[in-house]
Amino acid sequence: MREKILLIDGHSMLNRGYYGLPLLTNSKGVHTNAVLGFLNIMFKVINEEQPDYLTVAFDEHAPTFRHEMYEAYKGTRHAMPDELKEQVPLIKEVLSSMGIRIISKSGIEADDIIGTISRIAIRDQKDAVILSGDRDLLQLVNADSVKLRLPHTSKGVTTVDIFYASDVMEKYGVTPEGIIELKALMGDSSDNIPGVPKIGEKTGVSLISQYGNIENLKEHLSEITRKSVRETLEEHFDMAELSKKLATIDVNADIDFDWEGAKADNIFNPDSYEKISELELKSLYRYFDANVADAVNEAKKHAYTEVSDRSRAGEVFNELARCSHAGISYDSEAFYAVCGEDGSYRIALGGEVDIPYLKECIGSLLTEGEGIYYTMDIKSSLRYIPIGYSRKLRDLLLMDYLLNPLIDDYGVPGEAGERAYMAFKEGPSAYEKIVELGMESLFEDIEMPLSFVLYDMEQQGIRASREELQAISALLDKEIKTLEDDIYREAGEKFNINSPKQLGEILFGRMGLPGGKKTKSGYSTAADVLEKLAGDVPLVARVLEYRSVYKLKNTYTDPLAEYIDEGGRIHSTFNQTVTATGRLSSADPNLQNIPIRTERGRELRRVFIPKEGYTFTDADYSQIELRILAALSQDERLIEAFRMGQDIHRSTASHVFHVPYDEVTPQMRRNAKAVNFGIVYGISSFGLSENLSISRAEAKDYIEQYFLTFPKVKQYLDRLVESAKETGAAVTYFNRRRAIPELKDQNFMKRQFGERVAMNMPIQGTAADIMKKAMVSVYDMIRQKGLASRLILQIHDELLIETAPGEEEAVCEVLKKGMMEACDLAVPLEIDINTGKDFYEAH
DNA sequence: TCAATCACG
DNA sequence: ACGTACGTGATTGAG
Repeated sequence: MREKILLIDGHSMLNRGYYGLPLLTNSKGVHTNAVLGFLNIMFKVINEEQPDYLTVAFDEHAPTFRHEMYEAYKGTRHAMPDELKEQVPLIKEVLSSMGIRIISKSGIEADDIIGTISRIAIRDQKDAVILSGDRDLLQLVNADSVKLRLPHTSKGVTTVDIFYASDVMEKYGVTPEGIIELKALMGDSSDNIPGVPKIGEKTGVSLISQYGNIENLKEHLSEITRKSVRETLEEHFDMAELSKKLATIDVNADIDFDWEGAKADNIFNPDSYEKISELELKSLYRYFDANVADAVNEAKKHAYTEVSDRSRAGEVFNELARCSHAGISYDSEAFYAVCGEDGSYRIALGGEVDIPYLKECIGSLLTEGEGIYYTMDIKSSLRYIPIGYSRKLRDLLLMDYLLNPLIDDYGVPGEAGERAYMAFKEGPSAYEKIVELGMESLFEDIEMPLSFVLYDMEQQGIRASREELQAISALLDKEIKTLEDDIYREAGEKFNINSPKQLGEILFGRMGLPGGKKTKSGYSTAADVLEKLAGDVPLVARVLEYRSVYKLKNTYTDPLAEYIDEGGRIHSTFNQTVTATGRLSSADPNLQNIPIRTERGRELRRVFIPKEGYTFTDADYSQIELRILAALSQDERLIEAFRMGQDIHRSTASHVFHVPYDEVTPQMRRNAKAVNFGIVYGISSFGLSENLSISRAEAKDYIEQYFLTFPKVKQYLDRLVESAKETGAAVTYFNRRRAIPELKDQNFMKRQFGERVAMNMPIQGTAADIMKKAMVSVYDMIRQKGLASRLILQIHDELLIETAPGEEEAVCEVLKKGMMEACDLAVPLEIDINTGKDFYEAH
């Protein structure tokens, strides 16, 4: 069996991948489509050919001799799109990690490198397989030892065609060498070869098969019978000669090549697996066998020294205290792991070492240690080892989130050893990036201490009355049954009211109500559609009521009762690394979406009560997002309205509709309110018109009036979009950032979305930053004053405190100070404060 | 697992 | 000619 080399035309394959696949982006906003396309075909061909050697040739960016000749001729150069250019170094990294030889040399084109190596292969009696999307390379193939693999896609299926000399003859009617002559005459626009005008494939092939090459053709020009062809050739023969030079691949280029270096027998190795997983090219994992994946996961685990005796554990912490940085972590399997420069240890708990001792060790490490201690998801660890906040702690999860809030899964492993090692290994570089991006203060003064605040809030929980919940549930249950009966009777049949499909079929299909289609899978039965019919059709009104009651029972009353612990309290989880804008989220259960907008739903809030003798104090920011808009845009009119303490929607209506402030009608105020919302969401006339059920023209008019009234707001929003396009990210007042890859998408809709995000994120995100800062200071003040009251809930612009008897005044002061002074802006940050004996009364 | 729906800011 | 308001989480039916 002869040995075989696979020669890949790097840029050609990268190009093919780029234009063949949609512009994919991974979670970090990196474009990967070209890399993926390249690797997919490469793996496919490797699989089929089983080569012993592998080399990839790239063009250098510097213009080559042949390019210069052409550019001198035409003065053009087609630019590579940025999204493709970015992927050139990526594929090179991946190939290197696979141990694949990459050759590129300035002044020599990839074609020449491939041509030269193919001739070396012939000389050394080895087979050569060339992989390229460029037909120009057909000139290199021969009868049996050099072939070209040319990918082509039809009907979504990619096949990689095989060309030996006979295949070239069959398909193009000339020999491989004839390809050069053919291109000299007919040119090749994709390769920037001009050719002779008016000579196409037909004429070219017949001339070359008759005369063999253009030199011979030149000798016999006079013999050509067709007058037009003869005259064109006579006039433009210099073009043919130039084109031949351009089309001829140099097979004697001066390159460094040796067979040993071209060996690629370990492509699917741990390094390359890691590279592929960094790029998140999950579809390629299947090429790596389970052993490689295991080896990688194994490599991530550090060699740990097991420790179980108390004195040794103490020594470990002493050693750690002298490290410049270390990773520390605890898991529920009762292992504490530390990972420092001089060694890593797994401390088993339960024997001589117990939690109080460990807590003591960590406590002294944080007070006396000389280093920085990295954790991975500290909030989760606090429930086992409730240490206090220290500036020497840095949490990798929080840093990763700040560096890219769009990631769904930050890959927090479960075992202490993995977490400690990850924190140790990646913590310092993550922190460097945080500093580079100016997020040092956001991280250290807000997110880090906030983690401890959130942990405390989760521990506190909120008291809820199981009896009340059950009583409400029983009432709702009766109502649901009654409504069900009514609906079945009015519909004339039984069906699943909760199935939009069945419901739509009955309302819009069988009963023929106007509404039409809206969703992919059929009729839309969303509330705004049904509301338009509810006045005329009692059945529809019933359905809407059924839905709201059903939701109340099955999403709120019943599940909430299940969450009540032995102490009568519900403990939500406050996620700190979920949202794209920097807000918190609440889950298991979500306490940030307890009903309030309808009276019936709002009644549910009465089940949330403070502990005996305590009261609730609730404070919410008044119009914080519009205040931020006023301050950041520096719009004098908007700032003035807030400084004068005006009702902002009324004020907006007054300006936009040109009526005195006191003569604004409720309708006008409503419309202005919708406009204000629209501004914050990233205005579009369509969205506003949908929301207000008005024509797009009217909506457009409102928006224009708004921007005439508040010109600085318009300028500010334009600036936000412009800067996001430049930097690829939106940024808040506190430097929190969110990448917006959509801004570069080919899809118009996605780009529009990107622009709205560019306008909304800095506003919503700044509000989130301010609230987080307020929470940290409220929490600190409560502790500092030694109050027994506790922060227990955050609902984006609202804080709820369970206030101890006698501390009402103090809590009010703390809330006012903490929230209003969280940020010094051109407009005051006002809050509304209420107290009550339950959550209903307090808000 | 995804789409539709609806609760909140 | 396209088809949208920004950010979440929970439940449900259906594939």
